[in-house]
Amino acid sequence: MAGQILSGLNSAQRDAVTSDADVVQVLAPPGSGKTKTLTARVAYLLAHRQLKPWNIIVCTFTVKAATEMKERIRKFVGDECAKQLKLGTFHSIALRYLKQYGVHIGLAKDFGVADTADSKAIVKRIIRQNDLSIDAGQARGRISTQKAKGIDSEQFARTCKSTEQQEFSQIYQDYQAMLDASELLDYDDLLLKCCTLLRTQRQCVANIEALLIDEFQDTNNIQYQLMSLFAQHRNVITIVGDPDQSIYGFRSAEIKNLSRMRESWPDTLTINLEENYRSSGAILLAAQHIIEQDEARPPKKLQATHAFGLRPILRKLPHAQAEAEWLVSEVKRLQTLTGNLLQPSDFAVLLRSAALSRVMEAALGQAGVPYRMVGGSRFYDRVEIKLLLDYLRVINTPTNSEALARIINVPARRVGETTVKALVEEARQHRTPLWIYIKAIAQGNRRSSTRIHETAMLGLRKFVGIILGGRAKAEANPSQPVAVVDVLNLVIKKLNFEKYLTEHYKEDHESRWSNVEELLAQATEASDPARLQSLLELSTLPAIDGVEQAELSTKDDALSVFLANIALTTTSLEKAEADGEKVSQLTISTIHAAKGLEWPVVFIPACYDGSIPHSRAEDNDEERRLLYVGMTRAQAVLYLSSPARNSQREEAVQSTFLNQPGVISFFEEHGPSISFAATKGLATTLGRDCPTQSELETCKKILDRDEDNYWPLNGEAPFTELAKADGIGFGMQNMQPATVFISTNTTMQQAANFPGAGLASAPGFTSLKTRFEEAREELSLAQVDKRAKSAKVIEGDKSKGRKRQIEGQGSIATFFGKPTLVKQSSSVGSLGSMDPTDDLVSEPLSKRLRPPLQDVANRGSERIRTGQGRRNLLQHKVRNAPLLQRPSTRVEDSGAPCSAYMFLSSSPTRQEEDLTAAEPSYEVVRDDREDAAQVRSATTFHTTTMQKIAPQRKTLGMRRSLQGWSARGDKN
DNA sequence: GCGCCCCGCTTTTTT
DNA sequence: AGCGGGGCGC
Repeated sequence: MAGQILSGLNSAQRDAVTSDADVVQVLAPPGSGKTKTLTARVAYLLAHRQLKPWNIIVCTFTVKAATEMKERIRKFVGDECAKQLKLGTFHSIALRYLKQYGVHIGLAKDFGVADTADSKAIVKRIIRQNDLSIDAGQARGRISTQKAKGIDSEQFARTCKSTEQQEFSQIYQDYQAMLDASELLDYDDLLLKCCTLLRTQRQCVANIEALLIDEFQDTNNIQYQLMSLFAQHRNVITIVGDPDQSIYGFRSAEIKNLSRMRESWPDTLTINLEENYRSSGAILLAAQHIIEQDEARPPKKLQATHAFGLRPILRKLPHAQAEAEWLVSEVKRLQTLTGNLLQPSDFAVLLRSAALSRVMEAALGQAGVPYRMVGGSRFYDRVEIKLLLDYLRVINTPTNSEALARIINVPARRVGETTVKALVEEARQHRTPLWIYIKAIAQGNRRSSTRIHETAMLGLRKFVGIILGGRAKAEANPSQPVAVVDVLNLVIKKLNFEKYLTEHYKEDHESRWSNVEELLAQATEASDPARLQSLLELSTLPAIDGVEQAELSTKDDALSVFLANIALTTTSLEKAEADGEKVSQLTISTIHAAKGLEWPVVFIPACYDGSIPHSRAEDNDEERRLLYVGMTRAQAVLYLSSPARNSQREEAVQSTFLNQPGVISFFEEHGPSISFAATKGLATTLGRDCPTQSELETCKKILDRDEDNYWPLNGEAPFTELAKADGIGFGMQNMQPATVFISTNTTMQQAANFPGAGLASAPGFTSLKTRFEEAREELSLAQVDKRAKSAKVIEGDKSKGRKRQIEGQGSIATFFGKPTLVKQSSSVGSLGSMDPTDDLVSEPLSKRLRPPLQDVANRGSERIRTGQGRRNLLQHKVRNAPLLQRPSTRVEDSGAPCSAYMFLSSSPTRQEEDLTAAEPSYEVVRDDREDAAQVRSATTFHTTTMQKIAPQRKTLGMRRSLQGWSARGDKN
């Protein structure tokens, strides 16, 4: 057994795992086998100290970490045993104790959990009511900070002096009063109340034999207290952590808890892990260099175990859009040139803030690279889901006035803002929960002091009826567990919810409805008694003499438990993968959410001042650590990049962390050349089989650019890009590139079936932006030629060489000479008419052309955050998309030489089967003169795309070669 | 007075 | 993608 547990551990890890010390600190830098050590320690404690799993608590910080930890422990000790451990986030473990024993400290039995939105709403209302000028978000943050320190509203009120503090104190007190009245605990309360519980009812944790904590550097004061309390009987504690990876200071994490712990338990054994098993030497060296800029930090050893490998890349790009395009091209280049040594799932894009993902998603969606977005908004935050959950919450706890106020007029019942406001205010004055008050009014037992319209009264009655109906359902059969689904179904029926969605969200009601279906599925699952049991793991919390457990049966608390857990659950990652498609997907994530994870190739875009370090960050050292955390996620290839202008077109300066003298020597200026040797190196670092040299040669032929040499290294725009900045003012800077298909009537060469074709977008697809750039280029050439001064002139110029060239290239010249982009009626985004020959300057294109970002971005991709209904959702979306409509405007034939017209449609084209294909959302319609403007069905189009496109690809190559770029298209 | 719709503005990180 | 404000219609 010991052999099994210890196999594959180095000596430091072994020491940590087998130590006889009761209190062990393992300081584990990135990639040093932190989780491995912790899981092995759990297994060791079980096997060698004969501890019982239900007497062990394992705490993590994020849901994801908990999931992963559980998975790894399961592999070690088996399913049965792993299940019995008390393993979860601090918050979820606290919730379990509170649900079980909370009544002993005066908590309501079915208290709810206030999520961020609830807290925010409460604070906002208090501020409005008291006519204060404090920012709601800030006030909420301050409340949270105080709570994290363990200071409650009364304590704070006693100590505060200045009027400003008193003002805040008032908000804090009102806020707390509001939570109490609504029987809600916010996130911080979960921890605070649990501390109170364990302090007053010590027996609750009398059984706890060992406590293990992951990512200890992220604990805040209250979590530290909680740790002490969990372990108060035996004081057996193992923690792992790394001060360099402390990135939750904003949540009041205190690095000094590490030293505090050594003071509290003087016998603490500290073990340093120093070998990194994750990253190549070059990456590690660069990361070390960055983190060492922090001079206050104690020097630390970190030994690479891998070869030096490829140096990381620090790339400059002209703007955010270009950065995204470049990133995508590098993904494709690496994937193709390494002969599929790398899958999309081997790539990660790590961002300082989730909002930065938009540009990335657009570019990836564009290129048909499947991706998933981790973090960002959660499934349960979607409006339609929140709405239903609010109904459930009110049915479960009608005193929850917050939720009540939100749903009272949704769907609209003619109970308007003014009426609601009045009711809320009156209820407040009467010191009555809103629910009691409106129920009395609706039932005619009370008169409102303000007049309520007849219609409003009707609506109110209807609403009260629904809630009462729901409650009746929930209590229908006292001997049976509440079927959460039944209640949910009732609400959906009473609200006529499907119809409501259809009417209210014309565009995407399908997807919203499928989210509802997803929620129903989850409710069904939660209604299963066995499942419910495991949700709380009731069986593992011991009945203890002297502490009477709350009569927590599965009977009447199913709903309450379901709701409380939802508040603590981000969308379940494991589930998404379990039911999942085996489509390999690139990961987009915030750096925070990426902690603890690793990928062969990591991109960290937007490395500019204001993003990282973030403009609103208070602690630059923490921002630096954040960059360090991001960098150390990479195993073999690491790209950092910064645009000269951010997505708002503001000037952006490369991050100070990267601007320091000396930093540059750790980086390359552009993506690596992928030689056979380089590929072999990657394969070794990743422990994978390397493709043969001849395979790689074949792959190389596929790309028309096998080096990262399109964008100039100095961060300026390439010639084609510069053209647009010369005063013509295309205004495309903000434009998301749209894929445009150019069809010609030439036949094709091979294209589609090279390895990796699935990932690489169909060759020849080029961005609309590029199209325009090339159009611009054409224009400037024409000007130099003195052949033409404007589009019109070119159009009229049918002379010789020029003409031939035009014919050879077909669409561009045609496009330019006789641009015929015709507006389609749109179901997704608005798409303005776009005719480059008419007034180019009058209105920025970004205004006129807005591609259906969402749709393009989602194609072939899923976002984890959309929950498990995604697949259906996509299918719905595509299947029910309106068919491409005929252009409302006929193409006018000016008589210019042309071989193709382009049509843009912002509607997703209908396609029945192939969801993964990167099919166009824009379509070109060929014009064979006889049959102009014939709209081809998308399905047909799709199958012919490849053939139609290939020659165009060659054309592109030629065009580029004009400027001296290598162009594979020319060589064949 | 009330409700609905459109537009423009802003967006750190997590439980 | 949400929120507040303004405009408009009932």
